[in-house]
Amino acid sequence: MSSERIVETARGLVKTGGADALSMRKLSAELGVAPTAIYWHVGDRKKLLDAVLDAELADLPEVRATGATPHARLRSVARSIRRQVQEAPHVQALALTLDRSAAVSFPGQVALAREVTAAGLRGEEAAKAVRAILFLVGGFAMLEGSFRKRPPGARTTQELWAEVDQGDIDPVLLAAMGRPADTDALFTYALDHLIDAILRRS
Amino acid sequence: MSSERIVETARGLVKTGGADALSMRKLSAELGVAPTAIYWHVGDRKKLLDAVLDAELADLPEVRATGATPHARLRSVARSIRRQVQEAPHVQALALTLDRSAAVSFPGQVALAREVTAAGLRGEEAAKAVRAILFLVGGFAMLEGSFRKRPPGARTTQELWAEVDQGDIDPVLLAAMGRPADTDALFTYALDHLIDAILRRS
DNA sequence: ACCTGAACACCGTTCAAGT
DNA sequence: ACCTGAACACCGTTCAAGT
Repeated sequence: MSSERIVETARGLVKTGGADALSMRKLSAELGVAPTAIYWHVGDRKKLLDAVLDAELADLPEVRATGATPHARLRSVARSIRRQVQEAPHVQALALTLDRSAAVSFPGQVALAREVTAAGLRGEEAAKAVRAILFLVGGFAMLEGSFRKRPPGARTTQELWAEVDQGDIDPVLLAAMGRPADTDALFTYALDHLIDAILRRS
Repeated sequence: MSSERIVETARGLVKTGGADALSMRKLSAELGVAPTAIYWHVGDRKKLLDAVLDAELADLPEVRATGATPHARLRSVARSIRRQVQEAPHVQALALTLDRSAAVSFPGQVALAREVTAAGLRGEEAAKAVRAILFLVGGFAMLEGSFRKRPPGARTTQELWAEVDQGDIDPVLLAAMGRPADTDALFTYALDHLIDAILRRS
């Protein structure tokens, strides 16, 4: 028994079934040990989940900027953050339940700060730019995940749109809302316009 | 005992302590009844939480557009949605745990669809506009809530920024990141630029 | 139709006792 | 130092039994 083995086994449970799937008793059974042994090594459930998140964060790839122009470099950082979130949604979900979302986003914030500095922005204006991009990326990531899920048996958004019958909404728009959104294209669209607006000011 | 009384009492528990605070046993004690009586009236815990969310949604104020120009009207709808989320964060949190975020955002989507139609947008382009604004608003709302919270004892983002010592980041920017963000100003900034970009295309 | 009580299968956590 | 066992205070849910 080592705290490393406990955390690694806990990681597996969290990865497959989320934080809810991590019970001290199930984990201890998987480790072949009494539930109380975990408390000696890593402490209570909250401490264990924090350790799981720490281990997960250490394995996350670095946020890297590529490209020559300021626009391209900011774009690449934003996409890099987005990719990270998409590839490890359980990390994001865990950070959310532990109220550690801000801390998790920190490396991305630093990378953005470096690039807006390189783009020539300074002070408050630069801070605004960093945060606007961060909120766009983070917001997209969170919404995308929660919008995709729907409870079994519930009406899809498609079905809801099919029932809308209002003369003041374009019928082609209605039909388009009924189809699933291309969130990647949507993200690029919103991001490019935001970066344009930011760089136009500098 | 009526299902109305059960749901209303459950609403109180959820409003103060979130979905976690709603236990069938605590609720039944508050109602002065055996835990199993709840099952007869409203079904299991998931059904009860769904009923709580439905009751909450019914009490939400309508999304209304004001203003004369397309820009002003889109802006007012976005702000209206944002205000709704800010004033009833527990509703949003509940929708998230029940995977019903998409359904909850539906009235806002319809209001946005009406306004982009009035602004002259049609078809796919209009759908893109609706979704981009919706994601901006929703993303801000979700991130704002989760960024404000931090686990007791954890370092603040301010403290993290104070430790950053990299020559390629503007020092005034570093200091600005250490201060709390004015999310309202940030939201207006990002929203206005997005609406500008959307209307420029039509 | 409506409610209770007993029961089952779970939880997290503490703490004295063992080696 | 490290682990177990018993115990406590909780859960959600089912189901036969009552009125």
